[in-house]
Amino acid sequence: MYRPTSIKDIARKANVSFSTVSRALQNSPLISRRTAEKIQKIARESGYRASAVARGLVTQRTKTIGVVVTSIADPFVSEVVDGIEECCNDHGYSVILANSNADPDRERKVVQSFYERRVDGIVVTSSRVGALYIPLLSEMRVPIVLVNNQHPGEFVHSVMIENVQGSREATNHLIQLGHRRIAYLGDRFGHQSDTERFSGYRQALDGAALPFFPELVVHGDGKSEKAIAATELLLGLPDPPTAIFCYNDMTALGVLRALHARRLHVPADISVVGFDDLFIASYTDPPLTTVRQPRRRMGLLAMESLLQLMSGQNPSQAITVAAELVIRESSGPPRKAPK
Amino acid sequence: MYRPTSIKDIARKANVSFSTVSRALQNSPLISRRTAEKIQKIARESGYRASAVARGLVTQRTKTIGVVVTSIADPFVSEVVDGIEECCNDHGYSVILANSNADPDRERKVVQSFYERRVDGIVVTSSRVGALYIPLLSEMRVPIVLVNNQHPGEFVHSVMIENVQGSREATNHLIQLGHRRIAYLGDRFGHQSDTERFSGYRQALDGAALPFFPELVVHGDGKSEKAIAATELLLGLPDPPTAIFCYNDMTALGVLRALHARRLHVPADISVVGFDDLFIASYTDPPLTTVRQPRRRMGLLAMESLLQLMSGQNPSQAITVAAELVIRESSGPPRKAPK
DNA sequence: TGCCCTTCTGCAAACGTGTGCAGAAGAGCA
DNA sequence: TGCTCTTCTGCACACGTTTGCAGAAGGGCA
Repeated sequence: MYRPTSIKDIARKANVSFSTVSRALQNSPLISRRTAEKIQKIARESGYRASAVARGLVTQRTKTIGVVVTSIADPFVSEVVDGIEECCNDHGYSVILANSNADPDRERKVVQSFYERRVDGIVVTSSRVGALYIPLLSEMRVPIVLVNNQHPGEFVHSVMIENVQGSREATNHLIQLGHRRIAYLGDRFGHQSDTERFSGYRQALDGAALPFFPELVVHGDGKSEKAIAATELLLGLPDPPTAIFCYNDMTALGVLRALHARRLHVPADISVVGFDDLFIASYTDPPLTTVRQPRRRMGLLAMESLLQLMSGQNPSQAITVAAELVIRESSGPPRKAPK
Repeated sequence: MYRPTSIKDIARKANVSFSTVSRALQNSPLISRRTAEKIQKIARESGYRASAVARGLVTQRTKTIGVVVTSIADPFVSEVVDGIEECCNDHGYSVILANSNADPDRERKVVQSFYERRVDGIVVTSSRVGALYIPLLSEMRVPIVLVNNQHPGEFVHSVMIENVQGSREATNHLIQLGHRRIAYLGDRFGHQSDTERFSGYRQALDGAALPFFPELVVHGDGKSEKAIAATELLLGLPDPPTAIFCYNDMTALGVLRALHARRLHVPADISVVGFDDLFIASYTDPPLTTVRQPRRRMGLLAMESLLQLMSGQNPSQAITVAAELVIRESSGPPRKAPK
């Protein structure tokens, strides 16, 4: 059976012991220039590549980090991973990827498999488990960083978007345009992010001393399909809203569809604002006003945090990154100027 | 320093040798029921998880596969990876992910790092290197499967979309609607996929005995930005096309924008057809007629192919999967019926 | 020449697991 | 009891690296 060339093969060719080879390839000062160069030349010529698995066994560090994602096909997630991957690469780490399919059971299994692989650290995006990682963590002794943890409760180390601030700004934007009846189209699963975005919405209303109308709060499931039905609900009200602030862009997409089907014009008849700034948001008709999450950067930050943890430092517990309102063309003043 | 519990720790607790533990945990028939159960109980209680790295060292199989992607943030790529990951998971493999950023140099480096990690197999999506893998392959002796190889020339093992058939169908669809002047908005980098899609377009024209007008062939870069300029070019012609068949959906997105800016209606004034069926295609205005690539499935097929290769079998060299025309609302009959 | 010091090299153990082989323990039978 | 056979267990080596330590080689100095 075929075996890749090992340190021993090279030692034989160079007439030295294999430990000398090992040192020579690490440029150890213990080895004389002459022999080091000779060995390196032979190694190069025979296409030698050190086995990371053997090295990992003795050094007890695999230089791999595990990334748990709900689904890599999710555009939000994939950009976060892009940021993680870049940072990893710059520091000699490799990324092991695993889907959890948003299933807590699977999420645990995946983390177990990461443990078997002896990853040096773990990043989890949009976890539904959240704080339950704390015991796992102490059992495995592997640093874990969560990105946009969806489980209520603080986790030890995390990178979170400032949901409250972002949605407050978005709502304020609508208020400043003159809207008084602003709907909130949320997500009915009670994710952390929905709770926070709703609370930003409320804060903005309160800040402007505007009344809160419970009938203007409806729920979808974060996908565009359900958002259509929710929009119908809002439009069927005796006094429908003049603007809809959506939990996320996918929801907003459904809203735009529903409005389009009813021949309503955006923003002339009704304004729509999303959250996330997915790639698609600049291609809708009209282009969507939304709140941007710097996804790549969040991945990067998570990884930097992890690097610190792995080197024994203790970085700030919870990193929050500011959300940025991106004003496009789906938001404008309401048709009738407010009295 | 902390160490995870090992087979030896368990052996000590169970008063047996560590090799007995090893066998017991593998359910070897060599071990008596009684001792096996005792050992398994202890292992469970102490949260033991076998080290994949130690196992990999002795078995010479790491149960990992490397996936090279141009960018994981690319919606095409991420769905292929999703398929790969699922298949991997079902067979006890883990995915190591690496970005190449479409840079051949980086692509090679990434593959080197996979070799160091001793992955059992490699999948490469949209490679710009293609056939150059052949020498690398024989050097590393690791099975490699390419998905939608962009480098001209056949690679040993690959999964490819049927570009020619797909674009022929798309063009035929336009012809059947009555279009006679159909533009092709290609990609100027000379990728395999562009060449093939163009050739499907030509085949359809020839098949219908329609004349080919060289001025109706223009080029973008596969992104929507450049497609806008290219569309202007087409619209500026003395006798502009009544339909535009685009290299991909991103290009079509640019076209739709350009037409929208000119207040032209789709499909009343001009029809547009894309390729890929990205998620976004069903959300454009109007929803885009396009050619679907079954991305997840392609990832799955690539992985199945790889599994066969890794088990020593020799699966079919080049797998091609049929593209499927998805008719939405961006294509319709031309304004003036043909004479 | 004898001694020490510097510079380099090799030996050997370790990392955690799998596995061929020898041999212990126990059962069955004469 | 003594023998063989079956069933189970432990010893020892292997996988490919890193690294502490011993010790060889060579030079400088008295």
